[in-house]
Amino acid sequence: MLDERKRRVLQALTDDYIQTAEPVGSRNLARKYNLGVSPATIRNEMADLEEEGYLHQPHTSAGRIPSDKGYRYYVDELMVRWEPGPAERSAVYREVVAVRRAMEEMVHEAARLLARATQYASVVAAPRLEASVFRRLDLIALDETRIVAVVVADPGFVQHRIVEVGCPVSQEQCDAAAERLNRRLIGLRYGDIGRDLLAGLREETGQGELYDAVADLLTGSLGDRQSDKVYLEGTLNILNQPEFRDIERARSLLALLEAREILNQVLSMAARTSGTTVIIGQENPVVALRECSVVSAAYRLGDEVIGAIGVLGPTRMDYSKAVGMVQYVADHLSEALLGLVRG
Amino acid sequence: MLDERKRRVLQALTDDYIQTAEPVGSRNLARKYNLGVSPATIRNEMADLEEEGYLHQPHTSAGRIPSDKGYRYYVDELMVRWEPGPAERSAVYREVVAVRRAMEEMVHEAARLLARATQYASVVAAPRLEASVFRRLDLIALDETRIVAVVVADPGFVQHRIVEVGCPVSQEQCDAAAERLNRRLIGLRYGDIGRDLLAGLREETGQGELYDAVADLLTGSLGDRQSDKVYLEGTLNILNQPEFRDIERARSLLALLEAREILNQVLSMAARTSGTTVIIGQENPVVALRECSVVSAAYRLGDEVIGAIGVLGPTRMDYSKAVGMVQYVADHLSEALLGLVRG
DNA sequence: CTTAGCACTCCTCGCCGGAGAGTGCTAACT
DNA sequence: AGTTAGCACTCTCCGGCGAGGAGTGCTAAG
Repeated sequence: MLDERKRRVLQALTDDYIQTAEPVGSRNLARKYNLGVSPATIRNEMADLEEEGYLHQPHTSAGRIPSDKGYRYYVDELMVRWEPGPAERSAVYREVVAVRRAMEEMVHEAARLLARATQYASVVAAPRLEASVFRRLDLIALDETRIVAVVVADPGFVQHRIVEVGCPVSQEQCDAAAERLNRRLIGLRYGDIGRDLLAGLREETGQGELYDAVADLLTGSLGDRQSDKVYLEGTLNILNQPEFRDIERARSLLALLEAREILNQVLSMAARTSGTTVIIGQENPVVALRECSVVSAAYRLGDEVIGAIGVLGPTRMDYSKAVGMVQYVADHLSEALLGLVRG
Repeated sequence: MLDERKRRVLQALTDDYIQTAEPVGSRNLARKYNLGVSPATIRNEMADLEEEGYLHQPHTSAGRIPSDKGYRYYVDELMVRWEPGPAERSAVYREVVAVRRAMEEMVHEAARLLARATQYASVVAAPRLEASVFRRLDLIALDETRIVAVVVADPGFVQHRIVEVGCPVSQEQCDAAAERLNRRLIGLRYGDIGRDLLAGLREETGQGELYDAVADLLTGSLGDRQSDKVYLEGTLNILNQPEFRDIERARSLLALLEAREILNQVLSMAARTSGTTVIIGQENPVVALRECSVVSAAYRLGDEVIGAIGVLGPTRMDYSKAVGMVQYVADHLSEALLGLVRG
């Protein structure tokens, strides 16, 4: 579609704009990148590229900046993907792979690392549990009407909740109930523990109240409650971006990031795709994110996708580094999570 | 020290500045607050107040604004403390008192409420556990070398951690160890579980590795690890304050708030005082907070102070409302926590 | 002691013009 | 036919300037 020289011009211009955040002029381009032609020729090419929608000018007689379409072409066809160097590799190993604690903790660390490495904000959808294997349930009577339910699942996942039950329950009753539930549930994948199985268990015994509470915990932990959970790290990084020097923009974006459901929606797109997903500006379903781009990738437990991790920054983002880093972290996170299961 | 009219001028001026964020002139003051004297008289009073350090002018021929000393006098002597209305009272009840779940959750909710009600950022030191009563420990073998330790303490506190042990441990060994520890520890106040007691227990049995891990968990949860924990809510609110319209200031403050240890240091001052502590601008030990004020109060479990809760905003803060609200929330939080223990 | 009047200060804001960057067009060159 | 130098033109950015406005301090009168 674009001839070789146009491609080179678009690439150089995009690289330059990503770096400087200033509209790029023909003269500058000719000087910094040896394209082998004069500024005048570049001007002609740039005019063509603008005509075709890859570039636009903030105003006449300013340099040009890539449009969303230009970024898209850049990401798909032009950019040279950045590869993590020894520093990044060892950081990922040290801070994510070697953690070997709770699954959520590892994911959280991955987000932190990503934010630090890219200097954008990182967003992570917490791991879904369908693929996790139920390991054990403990019920601990806290006082007459409240019990603590502790659920342990296989790749380092522990969850506890205090539940209020209607009628007084003794520790013995708790133990008995937990015992019974454990017998039936241990070894099952979370995804296979349906409401009907739990309903059946409820019928078997008289402890209705208690079972209901536990059933809620079990299904709740893999239902919307859990999957809405989004970690955010490095939100302050976006204040360093010149496009958010205007406080109003910064505030509205930061406020948006507080609404986790929206982010989850964006991340869920990554979860449906293999490899790294790049959403550029206008492509974003969320209107308020139309000036941002999101680079994300799914992470897996074995073959199953259980979450997504990514970074969010201005459309003028270092896509090369973002894609490279996100991909690398997602891959190694997946690997590390699988390592947890295998012991 | 100040005669009645000076007091009234200072009060009116401070009230006005808190509301408008603009330097206050004599004419304005005379018009809005019926002080019964002319602008010229007020000018004279203001000149005196400036002389004595209660006010200062950003530049000649601007209005005046309170100095830190002025705010201090205002807080100590002049302001009429705001009282929560039905809306605030019911919100506190609904969102804090009625939660009755985990202690930390209630504290966290209190922080959120405080941020929303005051429109400043709220900071909370997580509850210390000295006064909590050890209830039960569970050890669950996750795989050969990792176990999950779950600790339950009395006013709704549950904590779990995955610990790596050097040698393989079976579930039976875990149960036995937990059993033994429980026998000795149940009913003890956290504060009374010392390293020496744990060391003694360690000697009694062979399971050294396991005990060490658990001992770490127990002491760690009340040591620095836990007490450094500070919740922050509503940090974005400060972007609404005109004093942080400058992005650089906003960023540096937000960055500072990420450093939790510093906040903890500030909050710990409140924990040593009864009632509400107000730290105004320069009084703050943390240099970067010299343009901010912190209003905070301790919250208790029974008689023991276990944490502090407060709000952070610009020195031009609505002290009246901040103090009123912080005090009210702290009191009711304390009450609610005690309610948890009593069942 | 209070207050009206007044001159003075200093900030804010809009306007203007020059400097600079970049473009598009035209005409000449290869 | 494609490339390039030259040039006029456009538009932003920025500093200077002056009017407008808010507020003060001083003085003198009530």
